Amino acid sequence: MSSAHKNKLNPSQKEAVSHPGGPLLVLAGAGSGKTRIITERIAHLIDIERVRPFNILAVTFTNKAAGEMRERLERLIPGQARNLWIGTFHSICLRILKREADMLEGFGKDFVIYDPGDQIKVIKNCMAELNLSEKVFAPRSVRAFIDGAKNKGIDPADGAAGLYDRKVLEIYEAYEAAMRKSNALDFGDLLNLTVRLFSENREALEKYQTQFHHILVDEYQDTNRIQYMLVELLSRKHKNLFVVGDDNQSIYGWRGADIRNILDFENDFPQAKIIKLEENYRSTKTIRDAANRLISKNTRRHEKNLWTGNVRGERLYFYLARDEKDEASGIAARIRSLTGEGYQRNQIAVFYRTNNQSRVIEEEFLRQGVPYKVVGGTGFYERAEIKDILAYMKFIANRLDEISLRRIINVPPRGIGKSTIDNLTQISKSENMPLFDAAIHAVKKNLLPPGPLSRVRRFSNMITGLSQYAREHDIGELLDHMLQETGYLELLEKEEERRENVGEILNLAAEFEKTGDSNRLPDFLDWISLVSDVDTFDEKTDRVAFMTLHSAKGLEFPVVFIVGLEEDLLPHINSIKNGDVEEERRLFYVGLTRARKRVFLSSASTRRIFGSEQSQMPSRFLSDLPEEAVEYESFESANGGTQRTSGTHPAGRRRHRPARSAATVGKYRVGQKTSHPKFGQGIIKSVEGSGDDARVSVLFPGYGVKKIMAGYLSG
DNA sequence: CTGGACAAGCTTTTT
DNA sequence: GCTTGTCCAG
Repeated sequence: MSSAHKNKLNPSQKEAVSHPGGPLLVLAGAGSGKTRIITERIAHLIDIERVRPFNILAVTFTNKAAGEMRERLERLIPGQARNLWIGTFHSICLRILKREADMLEGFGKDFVIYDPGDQIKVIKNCMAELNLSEKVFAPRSVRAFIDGAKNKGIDPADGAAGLYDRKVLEIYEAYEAAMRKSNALDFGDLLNLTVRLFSENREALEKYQTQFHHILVDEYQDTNRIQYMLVELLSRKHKNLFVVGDDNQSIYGWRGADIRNILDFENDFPQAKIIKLEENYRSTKTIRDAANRLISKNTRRHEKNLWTGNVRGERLYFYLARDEKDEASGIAARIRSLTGEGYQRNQIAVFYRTNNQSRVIEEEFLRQGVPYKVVGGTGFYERAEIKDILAYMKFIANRLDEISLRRIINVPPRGIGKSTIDNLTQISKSENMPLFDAAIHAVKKNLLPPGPLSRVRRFSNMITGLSQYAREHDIGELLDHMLQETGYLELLEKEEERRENVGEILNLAAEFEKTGDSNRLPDFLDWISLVSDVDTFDEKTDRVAFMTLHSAKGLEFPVVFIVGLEEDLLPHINSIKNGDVEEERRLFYVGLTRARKRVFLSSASTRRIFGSEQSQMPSRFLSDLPEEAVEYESFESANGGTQRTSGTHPAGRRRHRPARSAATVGKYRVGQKTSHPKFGQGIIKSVEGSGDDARVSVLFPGYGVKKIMAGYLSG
């Protein structure tokens, strides 16, 4: 069985899959079958080496990848995949922490997980307490500081120097104390507390070291310091660490991903072996060439030479749009013609740098009636009603959760306003008890005016009742009951859209129950805190997928659109300022290499940013692509230099008149590529005059439009 | 205590 | 341009 499908592997892949043991780094180029290698490796370990599934730990980057891996394994080695430990670093740490909760100092086993929004609220509360202005210490940057420290696994006091730092440190300490009081962990805590547990508790470490005979890590290029520490600790005993990654696809530097993890693997793990996978099975030659050329402009990287036996395929297409609306309608029109050619919509994806770019494109798709689905972003889990409902559930599960309590205590409005809450906060402080206990205490001892008192009593009785109910019923029943009891359903009466979102959460509950592992509230909460939108993304429904370039990692599509190829957007202005342009280039590389057959690029000449129109320069990355691999067109050339009226787009119009016949003057054709000794390669936007006296307007990526005498141009 | 009106600040990227 | 937070009248 196993040997039968191993035949389909190439020699390097085979070597990796049947690696005898010890540390192994598989340097796998884009589309070289990375995830497949891990799956086959696990199947090999179980089937041939007779390793028990329970003794294997596999770490993936998303829960979706984990689920898919489990499914594939279920097919390769039926009945054995269940006991494998597969998941993201976060979900695996959570699982360990829940099991070992007794050993956790300062937290109870029913702890909840706070998302970044909750974190910000905690920080704001702490700062108010410390009398620190949000002007001087932006809560967002404080959060970034806290996260950064946790990702690096360092004591935040280590880096502190000036007064500012000392104040931020004070906030940090207050934050940590508040989190303990609320019995809540943030994402960083999941990793840090696990590592701390292992460093401080020999027995616990021993237990997991013994259990995990084999540890496999996917997307190793995006692991950070704390994740490295975890893997290093756990693999010390058996030393069977199998990691797969591609330094060219490292795009999470801002989250503490440390490229040294992959570059220094051989030093960190003695006797480590390295295997390179350089055959790309995914893309056409043209796409692979373009991606190779692009990434070769980066300096810090392992040398790899990605090749493919696939066909050459069509050229990449670049469209210079007038503005972001023109860009959006160009995409929609193009997709309509692609579906006309026989492509399914779910074979197509649109990638962008920042989430807000999706809005304009969505509007245009709605107008043109092209079905789409936005994956990730400020999506489902950010919506107020979803947060409200989750806050109810979290609070029912953990009555120390102050952030959730504050969120729900007056939603829907039940007459418990600011002054009552202030009163309760006061009592909680003076009596040194959690906020909810203070509420119960206040009711018992008549510490509030009669009106508020009876309203607080009703609220606390309701919560007590719901907690009781939660213990005796499953998630679906609890949700129904809760919506009824809290009056939330009534609140939604008039609002169609919000009701639909609430309906969605019922679906999620059903999906969770389908996993069959549990129907308990705490398990549901754990699950939902760690599933992201990408995880529930279903590629089978016939809709175009919209997502950020970051979310696109690990996916592939026959047709890929990458939009907003502009200076300050891709590369993003902040990265340019920080000198991180190479990571931005890798991001573009990740986008390109998702594509199997076709790539469509675009940028807008002007774009609305913060409400005002800004002139945009085409991205410098455009000139990193091989000239012959790209077909260029601009909104001007597409319309013969005349004013465009709505509805005339290169894509929509193409079948009547191909782009080749765009306005031509002498040897210079609008839309054609040319180059200049100082500005490099550019695209011709318009031409005046003819012969060597012609004055040509050329758009140079990174420089903008320049008027040049024809004699200075070449190509 | 509630809800509406207005101002301010905002956009990288995510487990 | 949009969303979030703040202020004030009812």
